[in-house]
Amino acid sequence: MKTEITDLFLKIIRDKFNVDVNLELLKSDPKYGDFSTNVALKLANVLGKTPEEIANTIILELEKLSQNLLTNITFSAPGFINFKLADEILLNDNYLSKNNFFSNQTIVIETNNPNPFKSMHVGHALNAVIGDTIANLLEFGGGKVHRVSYHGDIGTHVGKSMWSILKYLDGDLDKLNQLKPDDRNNFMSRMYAEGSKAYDESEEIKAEIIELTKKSYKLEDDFYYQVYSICKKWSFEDLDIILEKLGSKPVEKRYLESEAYKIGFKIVNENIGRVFTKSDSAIIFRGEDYHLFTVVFISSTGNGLYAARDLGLIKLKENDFAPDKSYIITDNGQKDYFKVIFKASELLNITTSDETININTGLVKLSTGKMSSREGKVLDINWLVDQVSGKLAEHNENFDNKLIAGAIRYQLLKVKLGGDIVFDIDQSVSLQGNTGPYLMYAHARARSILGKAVQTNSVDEKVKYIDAERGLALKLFDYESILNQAVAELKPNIACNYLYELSQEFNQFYEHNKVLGSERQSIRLKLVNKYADVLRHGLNILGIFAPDKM
RNA sequence: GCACCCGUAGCUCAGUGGAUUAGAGUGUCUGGCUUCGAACCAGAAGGUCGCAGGUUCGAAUCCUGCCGGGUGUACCA
Repeated sequence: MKTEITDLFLKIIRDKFNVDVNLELLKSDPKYGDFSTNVALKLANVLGKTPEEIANTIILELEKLSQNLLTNITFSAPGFINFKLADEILLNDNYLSKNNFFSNQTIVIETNNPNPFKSMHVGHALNAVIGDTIANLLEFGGGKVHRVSYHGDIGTHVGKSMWSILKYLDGDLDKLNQLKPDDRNNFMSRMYAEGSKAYDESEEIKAEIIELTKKSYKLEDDFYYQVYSICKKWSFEDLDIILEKLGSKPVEKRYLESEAYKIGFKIVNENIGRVFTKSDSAIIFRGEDYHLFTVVFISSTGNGLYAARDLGLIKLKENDFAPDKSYIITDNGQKDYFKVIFKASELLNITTSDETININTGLVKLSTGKMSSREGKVLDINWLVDQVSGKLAEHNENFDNKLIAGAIRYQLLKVKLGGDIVFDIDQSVSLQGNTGPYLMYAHARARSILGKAVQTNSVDEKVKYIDAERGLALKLFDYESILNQAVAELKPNIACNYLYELSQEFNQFYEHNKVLGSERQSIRLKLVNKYADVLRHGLNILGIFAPDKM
């Protein structure tokens, strides 16, 4: 509906002044009206007229053409046009209409990428939650979305873990089978930390780990292979469990670094002298030619490095889905690196220049200091889940697991995409204020009212909102344009902020205005119903369940 | 060195060209449950929007310089 109003303004401006402008309707201070626009100020220079002159011309036309849907159309200095919306619009608008920023596009997006042989920490969860939510936004925008994941099943981290695990087993595979399923995650994370520490402290062990790392590429040793396979399987089983707990949708396809390695290695070797060059017996891509930097794809020892694998992965996704857009979510530190990879991919004609997109997240930091998985100083996601569970249990013994997901997801999504997240433990498990549970609670309250309401007659068309109702109705009216913005910019926090403000608006209304048994019951029920639907819709896009009770 | 990001209330953050008086949460202080669900609501206190210029009718927001912090920059992933 907001789009229609904007279009009306633009039509008038085109007819009267014969120009096109960017026009936005801004929420204005209630004393001026519901919305305002500064378009007269913008046009003043272009047209060589005073803002007031222009505004008055527009206002005259608006009064003629808006069919009483816009009311209280006024001018205010230095050049704003203010207006209110007729209550009919607020009563009857459909706030849930889809947008189509990505319609008819095939999209591949990596929605998680934790490595096996290491435990999943909050940083991985941030990546996964953002990936999953962006995928939801892309779907809402009409895209044909394929969720995939990518995991490092080869390399030094595997060598480190395998060193500790093999030492622990001491040749006895049964020791693995004796571990309880619940202890596996903890075990794996301990093994990694141990191997990592030993790697740094002893040259001798470092050499052993390098050997074990090489074995992860070949998997020729039978005992090694058995241990490796079991632990890798455990890692992915744990990953599936935790991702489900976080409310993320499953991936369609899981890519492994071992596959990407082969194809990437091949592509690089086939294009030496064209896209890649040899330098000091390494094979590199000269990014400097494109205002980037040089990245080594194959080391001087002939090993296909991370860059070659990323390239291989892009090729694999291309073969499988032939996407129009391909999204990769990484932390900010990899921003420039991926520009190089994408450039190489483009020069190889694997992808087009506007196809690959790297969305950057910030880092998750502990308020007590930087996280480091090498030092074992990480916030394990399972630990965080336990903490949140404990906090929820203080309120209610029978809480739903989806509440945990809602609390954690919202915490990770509410800040600006790309900013670092400082994790204060107390704050991160808080259930009050601007949190997931606040929104979920506000939904449950609304549904509770609706559940108790007896069937009512439809609302009289001529009925008008009173101020208290109108505030909530006006906030609901914003939903469509907020969602448009969140999808267009792929920024979940825009939706978070809005839903929080909306729920605040509802809670205020709820505290001060009786719904059931009120003489205004029918119009208020309609309003509460709209509110609950919008909130549920918005929460679902964030991957958060909207409970009817909690 | 070069490139990119950041600096807003004690703390964690929204706001990135529009409204006399810059907003939330949290923390501190105060009030509200025999009343649709108090994981809530109402109120108080708390800010030279890092600093200095500039552009503009209008700047936390854009430009320039400076200060402070972070990240990246050839064989780790």
